[in-house]
Amino acid sequence: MKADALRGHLDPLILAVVEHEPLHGYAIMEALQTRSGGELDLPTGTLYPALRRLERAGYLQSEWSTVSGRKRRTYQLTRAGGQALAGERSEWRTFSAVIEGVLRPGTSG
Amino acid sequence: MKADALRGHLDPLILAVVEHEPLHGYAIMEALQTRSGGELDLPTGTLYPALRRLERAGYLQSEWSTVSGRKRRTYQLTRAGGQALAGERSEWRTFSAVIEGVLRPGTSG
DNA sequence: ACGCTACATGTAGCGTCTCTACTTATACGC
DNA sequence: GCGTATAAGTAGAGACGCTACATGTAGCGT
Repeated sequence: MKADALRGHLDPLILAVVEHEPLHGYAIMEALQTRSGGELDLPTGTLYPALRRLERAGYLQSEWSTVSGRKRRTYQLTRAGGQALAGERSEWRTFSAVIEGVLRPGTSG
Repeated sequence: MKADALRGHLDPLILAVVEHEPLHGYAIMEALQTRSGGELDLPTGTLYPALRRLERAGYLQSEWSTVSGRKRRTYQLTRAGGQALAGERSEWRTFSAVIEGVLRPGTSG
């Protein structure tokens, strides 16, 4: 999968994995990998800045903790983040319908 | 629909609309608008550079003509462009499956 | 003790691509 | 003449994912 394809679609993915339970960065990385069947392997230089961005936007809220000697920053979805996620899901449906409508062969249109 | 969402997905759309018949830039714009149900309204500053790029990549081939006093540059899909389109369609399926797999609610993964 | 892998977080700078805004030019109806 | 549709293009800005680099702990094998 091309790297650029993700552009503009990363945010909802991150919000979705922390929807049901707060997770720290590394765990988010693993969750995305698992849920995508191994397709998604985000470099740290992509994930961590994205998390900061989402927190600045008010969609995530973070808290430091130490687990077995390692520092973790755990991210939790805020109310605004939940609304954003809902909006993103809706936008995704529109977007994918548009792409599929155009990509589908057939001169009808 | 967010503007950035299109990033990295524009090429297959353009290739798809010229798949069955050569079209000039303006007609491609209209075709995309029609096929997307009005969702896609590409600014010329997006479309024309994209067409040049796709031609440089060898996926499109252009030819000038004059129709009722107006100059047109008509783009045609090349063999390489057809292969690229096939690849892009396949990548789209992968990509959309990934997004939907992650976006779909459910703590199972 | 030493090296390796997994865990864990982060920054700096690059490159690419879409967008906004602007430019040029013809045809046609009023 | 003026406005709108048709037709093609460039310049510059902004956003964001990527590569590469930097830092540090825990645990395992030898």
